[in-house]
Amino acid sequence: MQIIYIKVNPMDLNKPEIQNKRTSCEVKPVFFNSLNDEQLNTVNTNQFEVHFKAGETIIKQGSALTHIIYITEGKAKLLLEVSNGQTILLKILKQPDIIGGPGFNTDYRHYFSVVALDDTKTCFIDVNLFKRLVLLNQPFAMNLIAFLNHEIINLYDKLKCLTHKHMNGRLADTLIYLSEKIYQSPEFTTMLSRSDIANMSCMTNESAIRTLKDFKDDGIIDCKGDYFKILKKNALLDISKKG
Amino acid sequence: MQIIYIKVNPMDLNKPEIQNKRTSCEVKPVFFNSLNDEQLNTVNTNQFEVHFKAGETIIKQGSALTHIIYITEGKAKLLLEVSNGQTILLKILKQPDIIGGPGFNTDYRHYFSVVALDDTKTCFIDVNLFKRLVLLNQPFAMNLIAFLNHEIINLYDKLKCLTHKHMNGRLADTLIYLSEKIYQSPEFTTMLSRSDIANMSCMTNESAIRTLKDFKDDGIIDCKGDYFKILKKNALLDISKKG
DNA sequence: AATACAGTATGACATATATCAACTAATGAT
DNA sequence: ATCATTAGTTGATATATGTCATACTGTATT
Repeated sequence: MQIIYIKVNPMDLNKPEIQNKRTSCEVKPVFFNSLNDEQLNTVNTNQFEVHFKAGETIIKQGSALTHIIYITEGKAKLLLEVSNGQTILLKILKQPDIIGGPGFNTDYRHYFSVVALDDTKTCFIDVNLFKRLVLLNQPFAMNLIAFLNHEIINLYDKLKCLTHKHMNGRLADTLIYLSEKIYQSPEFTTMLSRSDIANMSCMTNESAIRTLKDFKDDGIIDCKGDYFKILKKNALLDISKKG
Repeated sequence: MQIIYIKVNPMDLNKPEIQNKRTSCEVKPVFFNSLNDEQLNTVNTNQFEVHFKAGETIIKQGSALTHIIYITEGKAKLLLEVSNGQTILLKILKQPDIIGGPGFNTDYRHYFSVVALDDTKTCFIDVNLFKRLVLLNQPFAMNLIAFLNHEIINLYDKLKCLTHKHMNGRLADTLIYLSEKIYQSPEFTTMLSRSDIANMSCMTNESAIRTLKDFKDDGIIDCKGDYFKILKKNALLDISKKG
């Protein structure tokens, strides 16, 4: 399969004329913009596309990190599997997220699992090629360093939220995250189950359902099945702040 | 002050002949081994040493990240300050730890505070110089990437521990960490207060004291004031596993 | 020596959250 | 269409942990 890469400004990503031009398996511009044409070409000729159905495992925690995976379509959930069988849903991945993981340049193992929520199209890039690019291209390495630091900042926030907020605050954060970062709308239909939402907010299934009901009763949100609508965002932000 | 840098294999760091030769403000070998002599020289002529007394703030969360700080003597605690006034004690820093922080190459702000526990000697390296070295020297950049990935792995572990373990398990983890990683002995005297230990284990003061007493009553540890001794390490490991 | 004070310890109590059990709604299979 | 199975819901109860009040150290200060 021949992949055509188009250099685009990240700001232009959502413009329809760009959207229409993009092939399904183009590599992430923000990350790969720093590559020269030759390097880009190497990436594009060596990558391969893999499709996953909803529910299929894209990455299994503990397995070998052999490829950097780039999501071109669909959504997936990133899971930390805790030894007692429980899981933490750390974030939702979608185009143009890149999945590397902290195994890169350390022990080359995966430290999380990734499971497709939708039918998801991905693009596999050999990790050795990726490493060569990091060594060859300094701006590319700098992008990676900035990316990793953002990851760390997010983990700090997650730590603060999950350890020092009560259920209301944690669930409020989850709803705000889904609305702002993932669905970019106050209203959305999600393929996340109640227990996914519970795992994101570090609480039990039952607690998540109960708290959602409380929010609904207070007129803060509306939800039924997989449909969610945030009615009073300020109230949610307030709950998030108070903890 | 003229700094003399000695290239050493990280494995040799604890050998007495190396220890004796080292100046107080030598940069971290593991990190800086990848620099050539000219680059090392630039670092050594541009750095400056700062001493902190116990209790003094080395880094304040929210302030500008202008220097990478390298600890040459003493110990410090790294704190995440939560909005409600509480803090999470994330880890203890000691020679030869390097403190950068996720602000590097992002928004150049500090995302944590660092407070000296002992009288602590540090060495400040201009962050722009550090950035230039990352751009100039690929192996150095690779070291940094590996370092950041290790940070992420540790944060994953911390997240799992703090969200899915009960107090016993969390405190057991803290004691094991202090004994293995910081004091490298089953017996140690610490300058950490009970509330520091509580903040490390994400619980209240009173809960930490109570749980320590439980461990003491069960003959798992001995402790009095700032003295701690792990009597049954296997029992602690067991408690940590069970959560 | 007497006082003040911060850190430590302990008990009683409140409450957030998990657990368990039962039930309903939705979905897919025969 | 009926059954089986899973996801969602609700209520009762148990429990872990925080909160508050109080007392006890040990150390520093006058």
